[in-house]
Amino acid sequence: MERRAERTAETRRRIERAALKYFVEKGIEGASIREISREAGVSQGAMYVHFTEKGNGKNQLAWELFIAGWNEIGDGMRRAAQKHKKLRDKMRAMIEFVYRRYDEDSDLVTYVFRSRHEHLKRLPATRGNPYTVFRMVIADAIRRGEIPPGDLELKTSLIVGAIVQPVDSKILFRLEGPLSKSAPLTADCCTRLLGA
Amino acid sequence: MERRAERTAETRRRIERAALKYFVEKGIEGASIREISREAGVSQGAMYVHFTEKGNGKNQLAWELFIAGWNEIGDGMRRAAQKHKKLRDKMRAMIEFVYRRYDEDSDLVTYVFRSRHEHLKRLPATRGNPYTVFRMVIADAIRRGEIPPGDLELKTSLIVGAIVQPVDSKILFRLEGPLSKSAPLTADCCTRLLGA
Amino acid sequence: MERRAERTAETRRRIERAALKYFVEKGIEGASIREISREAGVSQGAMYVHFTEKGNGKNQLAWELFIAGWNEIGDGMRRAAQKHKKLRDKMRAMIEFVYRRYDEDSDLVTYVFRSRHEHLKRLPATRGNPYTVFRMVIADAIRRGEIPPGDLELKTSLIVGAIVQPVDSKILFRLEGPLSKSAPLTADCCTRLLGA
Amino acid sequence: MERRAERTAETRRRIERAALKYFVEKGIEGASIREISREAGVSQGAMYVHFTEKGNGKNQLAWELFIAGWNEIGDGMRRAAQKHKKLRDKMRAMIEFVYRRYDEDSDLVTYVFRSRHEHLKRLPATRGNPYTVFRMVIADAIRRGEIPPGDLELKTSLIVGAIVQPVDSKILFRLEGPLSKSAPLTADCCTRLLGA
DNA sequence: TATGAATGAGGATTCATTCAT
DNA sequence: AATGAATGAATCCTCATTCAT
Repeated sequence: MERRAERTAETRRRIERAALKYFVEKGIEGASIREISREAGVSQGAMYVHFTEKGNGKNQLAWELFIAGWNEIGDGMRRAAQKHKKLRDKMRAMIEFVYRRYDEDSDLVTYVFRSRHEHLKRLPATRGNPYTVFRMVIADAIRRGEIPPGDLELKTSLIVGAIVQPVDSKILFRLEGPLSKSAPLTADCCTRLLGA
Repeated sequence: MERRAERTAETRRRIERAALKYFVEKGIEGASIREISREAGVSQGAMYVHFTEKGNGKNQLAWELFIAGWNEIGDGMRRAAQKHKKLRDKMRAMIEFVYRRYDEDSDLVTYVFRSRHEHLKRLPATRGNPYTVFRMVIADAIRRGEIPPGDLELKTSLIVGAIVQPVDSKILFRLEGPLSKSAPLTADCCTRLLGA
Repeated sequence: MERRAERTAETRRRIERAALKYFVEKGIEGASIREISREAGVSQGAMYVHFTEKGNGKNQLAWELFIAGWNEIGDGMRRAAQKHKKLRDKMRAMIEFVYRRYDEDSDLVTYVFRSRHEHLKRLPATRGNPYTVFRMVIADAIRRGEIPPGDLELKTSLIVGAIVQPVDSKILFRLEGPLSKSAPLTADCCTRLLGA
Repeated sequence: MERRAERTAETRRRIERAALKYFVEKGIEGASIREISREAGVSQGAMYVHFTEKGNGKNQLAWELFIAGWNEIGDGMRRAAQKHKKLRDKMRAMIEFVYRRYDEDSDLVTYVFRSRHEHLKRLPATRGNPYTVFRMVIADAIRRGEIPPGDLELKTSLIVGAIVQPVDSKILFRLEGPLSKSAPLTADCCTRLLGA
């Protein structure tokens, strides 16, 4: 019987979903353990059964949630880009991936991109890092002569900013419908931005 | 005697600078009245002499700080754009203004752009609104045939995202030197993004 | 099969040693069941399999640990004293016993003497009580004319205080080497204190 | 008008008295901020108005209470000893001082001597330290030939132990009447202990 | 016998805010 | 205008203990 482990995992998942919801709604600081636990349907004490061990509870929770999402998105982008040769196609695939992921789970994607500044100090520039993925794709396009060279860091920055902005706040710009519908236009714009 | 009024204004300014510093450093939620007042060199009580409105001191302070900066930046951009005819020149002027402002007072600019989501509900789409300014400039360029038409909201979003990203976190991308140096390249990229 | 019983006893012993360690280190209040169980290498739940009585696990553990040590020390002292006639010899034997016991198991002796105040209410003045033993030895010496009479309670108190102090905190007085080396001098001093 | 300062000092005193009471009753760990504040007639928050600033509240309170009492007692003993030449007289004066202080304020004296182990690491061997005072007095008597030499640390330890024991727990030994009545006999015993 | 997830009460502490001075 | 002591609610977190497995 694997009942025990299943129940445990299920509880953990409920806590994570509740945390995600409130972290997006009010920010990490603004969300309280109390409301998260209530939403998750567990006691406050239970929060610390699942998120302790070097890491002070809420921060541990925030970090685990972040790094899991961050890597998942980075990896997804990388795999999407690998299927293509040309910059335009890579861009389209990557952006489509991110925006589709947003449509599936907007809390996760919003949380990851909104809170990234707070987690930066602990962030390694590994292959699961979306920044790194964009930088590599752009560098590759320059090497292949698809786009003119010049200030790689700045360009990566501009691209990330452009792409994240709609994700960061659909509300803000009142974009309608699923975000993935905007992916092709966004990709074209970004490719143009790079000078292709 | 103007002395009294001067002293008062001076105290207010000290509070604002201290608040700006901590709001950027720790976020609005994360910054405490205690540490702000200590940094400003005034008592906690004094904070409420200057920023009160229906019993919400800190929010009032955060809001006043935000809206003043938001409008100042929006107005500056608008004035910068007005001096020019062509999209490329307008873009360059606007971005140069923002980035130069950042170099002068990074706390202010960072605070305004970072905290904008938290203040959105109270934000009118007036002419002092940077989003509005960008949207108007882009719409104008479309009308004049400088760039192809299509999804104005999304394009505004992409532009704002691209431009704000370096502001939002110079550290993140390890951009070196004054940000205003990056303005020309950023402007070119953004203009291209729009299809000019 | 005696295996089961052995395992159980072994687990119990591990818990006791761990508890002793933390009770000395942090006091009974300050020590937590969690850290004790971790040190003992058992689950938190296991603690309550071994030490339960009317729903007060930790206190039960603290009390059992205390009373066992308290009686063991009191009995040992009594037996040591019985082998001698003269006060000086009795004193030396008793103190030597206690100090040697400390050298063997400082956690146990320290715990017993440090925590005695917290257990007083439940303490009977039986023959296994170190106080009682000292009182009886002193009373006997008075009866035999070895020392002058006078305020038995106070003298017992002074003797116990003098002897326990080095035990209570070797660190405090930076006494070096095994405590049992100090036994003879301590015994002489205590005998003199009593007026022999 | 010094009303403000007076009220503040008065509040502080009330908190200190309440803390002393519960620290003695339940130990530092066992006493809660809640019950202390209730006893003092102030809010929980008020506790941190008075005891903060590098030092985490309860510990800060415990430490300030301890060090003030510790030094007061040490200084009192030193002054009492200075008035005399001979060891016996010094001992009597010192012990009388401590026991009389106990009769006046048993909570203070009990707290100081009971909790001394927990504060040891921060304790300097200054002239306000009772241990130091005893050690100096004993060393002086040895130098003057009043008592035989030998293991100064151990003897100091025994003396302190003997004297503190009745203080530490009048209840334990059911000593009756004011403790100061026991001072002469205690002093004689201690002087004898040292070999005079 | 042993586990460890779950609980709920209670721990210390910080907070924004008020108000008599 | 300015102070800072005081408040009480809310914060995160730890605790001893229970119980289904």
